[in-house]
Amino acid sequence: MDRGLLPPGYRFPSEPEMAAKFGVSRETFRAAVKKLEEEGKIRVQHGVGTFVIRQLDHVPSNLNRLQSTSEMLRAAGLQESDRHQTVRHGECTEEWAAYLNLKAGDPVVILERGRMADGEPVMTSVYILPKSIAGRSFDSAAFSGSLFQFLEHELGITIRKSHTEIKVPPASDPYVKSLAVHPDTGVLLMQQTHYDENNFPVFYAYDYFRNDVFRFWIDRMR
Amino acid sequence: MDRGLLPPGYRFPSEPEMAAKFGVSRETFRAAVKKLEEEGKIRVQHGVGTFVIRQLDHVPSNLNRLQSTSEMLRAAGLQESDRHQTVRHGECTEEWAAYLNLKAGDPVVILERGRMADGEPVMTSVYILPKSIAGRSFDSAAFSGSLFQFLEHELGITIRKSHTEIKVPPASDPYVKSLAVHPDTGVLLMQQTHYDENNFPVFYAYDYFRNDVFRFWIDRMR
DNA sequence: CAGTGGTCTAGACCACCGC
DNA sequence: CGGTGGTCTAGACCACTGC
Repeated sequence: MDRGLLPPGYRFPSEPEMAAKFGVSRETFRAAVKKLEEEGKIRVQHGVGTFVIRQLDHVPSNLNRLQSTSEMLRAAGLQESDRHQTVRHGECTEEWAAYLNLKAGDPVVILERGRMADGEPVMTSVYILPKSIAGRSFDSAAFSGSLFQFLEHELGITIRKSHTEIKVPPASDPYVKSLAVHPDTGVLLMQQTHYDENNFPVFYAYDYFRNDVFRFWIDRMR
Repeated sequence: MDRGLLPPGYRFPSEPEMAAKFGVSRETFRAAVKKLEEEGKIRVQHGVGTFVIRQLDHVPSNLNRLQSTSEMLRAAGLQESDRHQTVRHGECTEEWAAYLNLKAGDPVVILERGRMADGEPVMTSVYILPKSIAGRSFDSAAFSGSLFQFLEHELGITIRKSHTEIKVPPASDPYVKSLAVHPDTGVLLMQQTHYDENNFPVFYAYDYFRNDVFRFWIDRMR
């Protein structure tokens, strides 16, 4: 289908027929059919048949899959380079408490990172981690690269999911000001709660992206 | 699990055992397990077991599923009311041509709609439809309500998918100006190509949302 | 009514994990 | 090595569609 050998509109032989042709059981063949249907390559109609539909271009760097910001930078073709990085300790606000399953006032570690490309700032992240998770891991400044990878290798925590709110931050936001280096540079804000494999919140993040450098896509279905 | 009767960390009996308990075959039981796993309610570990994980709040109005703007308005608790609506005919631009599988200069129908709530504008949409699809359906001004429903009932076209780019539009954009009624109102732009069940592009849309009225969420997994 | 996909079964064997 | 989930099978019957 990708090579155009099976044109859009092509109708497959029936499932028992195809299963026999491949020498597998019908259930096994149907598992493959289901995958292709989920990928949006074929359309299956009960009582009618299975058809090839128009193949859409694949957009690899979209929002449907969770990526670390390091991975997003790489996908955008940018060299990863920190502009600055600060670590400080603070108290959990009401807002963070709601997302991180904490109480207001609980100790948190606040990590701030700016990234550059071609001598210009392109994004800024502020990470909020419960002190109970972060411990003293960030006290020695040996940390660099992906936070996802750091959590996985140093603390054995795997990030599996995120819940992301997409916003236009107010122009008065200082992070916006530091990124809006050109007059018409839009800045997009993602406020994200990140969860491990048990759905426990691990950290909350404010990610500011220059929209002239990063483009964001979603594929949506009804 | 939703009622908390099975707490996070609870381990299910083995699959053959559970299948027997429900009086179904193991494959059938596994189909149910797979659904719960996709919903993010349980975690299945090969060779280990199946466990209840922490239940997340369900956010009904998110970007993971495709909705018509009418549905989004309803989800935001707003009464649907058009501010204005105009239909005009035009020629396809290079940009639209790429998304709509047309050639530049092909005839298109351009539909513009503004929506109000509590006496204020809250969103604006500009829809681009190929004349070959729209025909003369929009000439008589009898059209109101959801464009999705209109296409389905009048033309027999079902919108199944969309490919959405999320942007911060420049402040100079006239649609932004008309929506930015308060000093710190952010405006989010979604540029969307909508496809039918055969993946054929049906229309292209510019949807401008006031971000103080609409909030946008995505759940993402690795 | 014939032909298609949708579902379910009982059983077998494999792959992985922890002890 | 024992117990878990992952995969596959051959066959049966049901549900939907179009003629």
